[in-house]
Amino acid sequence: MRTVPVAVDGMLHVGELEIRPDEGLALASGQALMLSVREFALLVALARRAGTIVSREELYDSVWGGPMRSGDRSVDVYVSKLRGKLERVLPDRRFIHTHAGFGYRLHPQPSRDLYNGSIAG
Amino acid sequence: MRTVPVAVDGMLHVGELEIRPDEGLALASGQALMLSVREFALLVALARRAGTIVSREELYDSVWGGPMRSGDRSVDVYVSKLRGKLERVLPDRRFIHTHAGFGYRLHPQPSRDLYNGSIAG
DNA sequence: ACTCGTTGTTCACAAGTCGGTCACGAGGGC
DNA sequence: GCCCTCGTGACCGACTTGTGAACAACGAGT
Repeated sequence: MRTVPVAVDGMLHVGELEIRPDEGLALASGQALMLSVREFALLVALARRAGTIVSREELYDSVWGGPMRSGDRSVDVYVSKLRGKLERVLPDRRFIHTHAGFGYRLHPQPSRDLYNGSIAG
Repeated sequence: MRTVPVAVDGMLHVGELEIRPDEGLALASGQALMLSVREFALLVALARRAGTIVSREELYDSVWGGPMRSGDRSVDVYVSKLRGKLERVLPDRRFIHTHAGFGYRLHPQPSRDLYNGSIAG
């Protein structure tokens, strides 16, 4: 048995994360993450705009569809769940960064890098 | 780019599983598995897409042929039977992973390596 | 034709997971 | 301090998945 490389479009890469939206599969350093439907949709929504700040409203619309009622904490809760699962596989990495008052940003840097250098980009 | 398993000589390999679709034979660490026709077809369908999540609908179509009626639990039942037989031969391994809401994935890694025993989410 | 073992299918209940919400606490800005 | 935002554990109803059991269909052997 051998393996051959295959080009697959529609995949998203963010650092050591590989996300296959069509399939519902996310890999962290090659290991499959066991994500629920909501968790996966949230990860996809963040990954599609990796590196940029995405507001809660926009995330809510992407994942739940429709406008977010004020006071709804669903996005926060699912960000927390997603962080937990990512952290279990890649303990030294931080992917989801909070920008208080603005939203969340997916980026593969350790959080300490944010305070050493620039936040732009 | 990623890699996918390719059958060079008509055989499929997934971890210590060796599957010969033409012969109807499946070996686990060299030992033959006693599988029924349905069980074998399901294993082949999963093995052909090893490492990826395969939906129930697709598995049903591969094994039974034709669309799955909603509420049909045949796939679940046969996954359970297959797991039982694999486990008898390779007790420490877990091959068939459930991705709730998505489908099943065949992969030779023990699930506890991924989650340290807890899969809460 | 009868019996025996096997298989495929379906059912029913058990077990587990998910999604949504709440509550409480930490931390920052004023 | 007070207010606001955010993180997260806990809870619970709804849903999904796991699996033993029942049973009919089938084939092989006698």
